[in-house]
Amino acid sequence: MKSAPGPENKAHQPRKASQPNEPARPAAGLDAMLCFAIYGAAHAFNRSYKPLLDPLGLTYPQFLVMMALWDEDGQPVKGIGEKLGLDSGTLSPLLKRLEQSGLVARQRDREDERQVRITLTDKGRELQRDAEGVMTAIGHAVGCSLDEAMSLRNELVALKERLSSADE
Amino acid sequence: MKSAPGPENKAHQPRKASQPNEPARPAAGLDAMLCFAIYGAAHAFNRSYKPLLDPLGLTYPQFLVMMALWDEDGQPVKGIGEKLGLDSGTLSPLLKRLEQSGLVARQRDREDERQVRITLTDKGRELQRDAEGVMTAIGHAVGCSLDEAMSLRNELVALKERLSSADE
DNA sequence: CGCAATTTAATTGCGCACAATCTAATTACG
DNA sequence: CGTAATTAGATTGTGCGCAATTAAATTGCG
Repeated sequence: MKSAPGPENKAHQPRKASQPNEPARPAAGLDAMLCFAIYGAAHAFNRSYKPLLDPLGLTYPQFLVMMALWDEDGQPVKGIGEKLGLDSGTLSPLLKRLEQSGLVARQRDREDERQVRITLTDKGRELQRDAEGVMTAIGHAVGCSLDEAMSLRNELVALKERLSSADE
Repeated sequence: MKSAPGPENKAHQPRKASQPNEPARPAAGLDAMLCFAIYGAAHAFNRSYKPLLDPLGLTYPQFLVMMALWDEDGQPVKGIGEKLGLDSGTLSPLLKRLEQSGLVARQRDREDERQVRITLTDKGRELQRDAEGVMTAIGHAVGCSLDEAMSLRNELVALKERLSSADE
């Protein structure tokens, strides 16, 4: 996808057109570009991760879940959901598949039976070692310095926060 | 989602741990953070767009397709796909639904019957007016200046390009 | 204590994204 | 010209993400 996408072209054109509320339009058009840039970058990351995660038998969202569990084993579905911004509609089947792959186990919490705790199996823990190569390769594919990546990351996190609070 | 997600915590921990290949690990860890920040921001945009697009009867991907068509009406499926980075597996059913909504028409190209050209209906063209309010509202929700949004957009487009070329 | 309200995870339904495959049309080449 | 190779879009299959709903468990309140 080397050509500028439609939304971006659209954003530049309002500047040339004579519009009644011109101050509002350029800002809105630019925002369309930003959201589309994020859309495109997110898909690009998915495509970059796929060949690396295929040998591990993981999809990218499953990889994120595994990372959350490597960080904190045994947390309930709700905890994983809060960390990843996903609800149980997404997580339930995803976790089921991870269980079927033998990477995690799902157990009802004894003290609160509404909760289902997700624990890593031995196989699931050992997979963390293979995952290191994945992140190294992605690090190279990103193609910028650590500081630049960090700066961009911080801006995106701030943007996400602003979008989320604007919903309220 | 106010707490730091697992991948981000994971990224900070390798710095404290004594690892044999420490120069590679922080970069890879940080990249995990960056990809997750994009994942989160993309979802946040989806959530921000939904209440605005629901009254128009559009989903966010459909909205992007409409924007591409408002910019250039009558292009073939392949052209839309190139602009949005989507293949016919995604676009075919999506365009069918837009056709069923009466917003577009799909016609076989007379000169090359493999191609299907997508044209806006009157209803589809008029919808552009309603879409202006959507982009204004999103512009406010983004919550930063035009220059900042432009700068962030440029970095993301560059990142996407680098990721895409690393695949080759 | 009893019951309404809330919480948690699972399920249903729908649209999206992509790999693989298929069908028909077009192009390229001997 | 005939045929292999390629192209374009549709289809099949799978996993993801979310709204709405459901069932069971827990909490809150009178």
